[in-house]
Amino acid sequence: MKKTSLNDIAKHLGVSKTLVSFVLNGKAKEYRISEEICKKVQDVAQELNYHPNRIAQGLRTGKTKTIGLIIADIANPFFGKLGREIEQEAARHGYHVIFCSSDENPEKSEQQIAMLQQSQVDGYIISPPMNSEDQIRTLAKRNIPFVLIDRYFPEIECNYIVVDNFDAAYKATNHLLALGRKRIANITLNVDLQNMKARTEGYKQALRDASIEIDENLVKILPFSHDNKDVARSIKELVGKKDNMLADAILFSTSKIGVMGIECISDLGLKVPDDVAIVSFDNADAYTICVSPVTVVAQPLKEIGKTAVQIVLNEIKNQKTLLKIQKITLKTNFIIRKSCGS
Amino acid sequence: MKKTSLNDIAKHLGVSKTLVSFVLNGKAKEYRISEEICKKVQDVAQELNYHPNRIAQGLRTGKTKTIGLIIADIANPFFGKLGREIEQEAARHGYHVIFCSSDENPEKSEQQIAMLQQSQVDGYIISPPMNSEDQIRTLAKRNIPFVLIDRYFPEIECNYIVVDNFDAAYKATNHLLALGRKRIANITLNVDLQNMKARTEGYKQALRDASIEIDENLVKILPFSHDNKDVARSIKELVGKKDNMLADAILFSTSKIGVMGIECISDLGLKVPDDVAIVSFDNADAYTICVSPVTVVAQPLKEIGKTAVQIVLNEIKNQKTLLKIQKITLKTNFIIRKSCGS
DNA sequence: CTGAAAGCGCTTACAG
DNA sequence: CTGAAAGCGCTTACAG
Repeated sequence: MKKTSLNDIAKHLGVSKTLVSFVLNGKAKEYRISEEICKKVQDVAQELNYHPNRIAQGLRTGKTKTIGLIIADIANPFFGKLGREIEQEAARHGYHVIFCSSDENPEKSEQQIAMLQQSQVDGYIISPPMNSEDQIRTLAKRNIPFVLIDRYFPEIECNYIVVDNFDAAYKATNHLLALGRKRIANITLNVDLQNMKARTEGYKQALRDASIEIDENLVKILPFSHDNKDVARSIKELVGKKDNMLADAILFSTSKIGVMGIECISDLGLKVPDDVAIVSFDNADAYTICVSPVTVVAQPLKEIGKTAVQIVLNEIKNQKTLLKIQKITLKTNFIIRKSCGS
Repeated sequence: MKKTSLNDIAKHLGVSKTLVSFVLNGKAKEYRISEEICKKVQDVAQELNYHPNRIAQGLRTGKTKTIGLIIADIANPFFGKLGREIEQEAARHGYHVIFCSSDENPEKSEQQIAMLQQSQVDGYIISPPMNSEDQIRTLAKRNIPFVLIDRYFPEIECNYIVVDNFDAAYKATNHLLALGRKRIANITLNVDLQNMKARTEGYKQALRDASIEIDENLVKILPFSHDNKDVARSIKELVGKKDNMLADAILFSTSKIGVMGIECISDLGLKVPDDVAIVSFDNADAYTICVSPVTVVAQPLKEIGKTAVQIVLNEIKNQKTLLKIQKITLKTNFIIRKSCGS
């Protein structure tokens, strides 16, 4: 059962496919095509179960109505939720999205961008891994529609939509200070990514503003591809000695670290928040049901996803005109639960 | 900066694009093209930064090298992880995947299938919502390559790859029985989906085999789009009366219910496993860090994803020949943690 | 108001 | 061994 084409309809009616194309694309009025013939075309289209071939349209018009999404890992709930918002907003505009997980690996993301280009995607939404500056610069130089999410490169002039990580970490740390915590630790990742660095900077600034000396022993930097053992070691160093704990609070820079960290803390027989208070970035599901529900910095995922799509689509539709570069920084949402005591 | 086409290379060298196409597609040997000219073509391709236009290839060959994935919700970690495996295996074979979240809504999935068809995807991996039998039948009738995952329709002859839900629930319930639980409840969803029904059936069979009468008051069926309140009501009915609890154990049929359920149990001031033992389907992250880490039925996501891709790709490559229908049922992995006591 | 024609970038019989 | 040509299914100037 072959799919029906424009030509099939045209032949069926003895008219040209130009005509058929016009009416099916809603240009009947514009070309003042008689209502009668209009109706006929539509009826036959329905009867023959006609569906336009997007690939052919894509080849002809140069627009495939699909956007490429490159994130670290779709299995990570943070990106999963973000992906969902992006998919939804894209669908609202008739766009498809192709997902690619880069694992924060620049070689992978480079290859993925190349593949997506071959597939002629109209634009990109990218959460760029570290050391991918060149790839991003190339996109910008070629005037390809794209927007960065979650992180950006300050030195590259391009669209991005991120969150005020500095401010969020600053407030989170202050929250801990206000509740009387003195030795606040931060566990973060060894990645040269602006968002992670801003979190640690905000944390440090809050301490400085409270006239607390920064103790680098309290800042644990894990390798990017960390596992339970890495987290366990840091936790042990920070709160392992029951009678002489280095830290009385921990700010986790990601929920992946946080979830593992809480498991380790509980393995040590420690209580949250009594022994150690906790704040984490990202509102993971796990945080609502763990022993002591965790106070978190939640990101406005819906807004990030929706805005990201709108920015690329706008770029796509106005590719010839030079649009104003969009640099958007959203506020986070601080959700207080029980992990910091009161 | 326009992209370079086959024609550009051909002109550049004063040869035909047929030739260029042959060498770039590795058919040089087959057509005994001189090594010298071969080399030249490759050099120029590189120099001009040539990348084949997949859309054009797709139009010509009828194959787009992309597969459509329809699941309930990519933000749900279960599907996120599955999606990741699928993406990975597809990429290994040079295929892209377009994700669509159906929200278990058959109208949505129908529309998504239609959209994907317009985009000429080569095949589908689908986790079909209830009442989508007709859509699946239509695909089968049209001989379109696809495979069902997570659930299937027993009355439809087609490829699927699922898990032995009956067996898993049977064993989980037996585990609870062996630990001395007498009044085991099951909280599931009001969906006419084979996987959910099999879970409750396995649970009931285990009780029957232990000569325990089935008490329908212990089987709670939530509306599909359940929220915290629905779960809370069920939990309250089951274990709300401290001195006269209906249930002493709960089998959660999904981790989404389970995560909410554990939160409710803890809100009631109850202890797991002392007051109530718990087993849940799906190994959610949250389950490792909650008060009492949860014993779960884990699904072999890697194998499901990988096999699903292999089945569709095989169908795609042999679309004219009638392949044997693949009906695959995988075993689950029972992970014992602390939520059932010992 | 309507149609013939070109062309998007490729692949692939066909001919020599 | 190599090239001219057709055609995948569409859109869109152009002509009348």
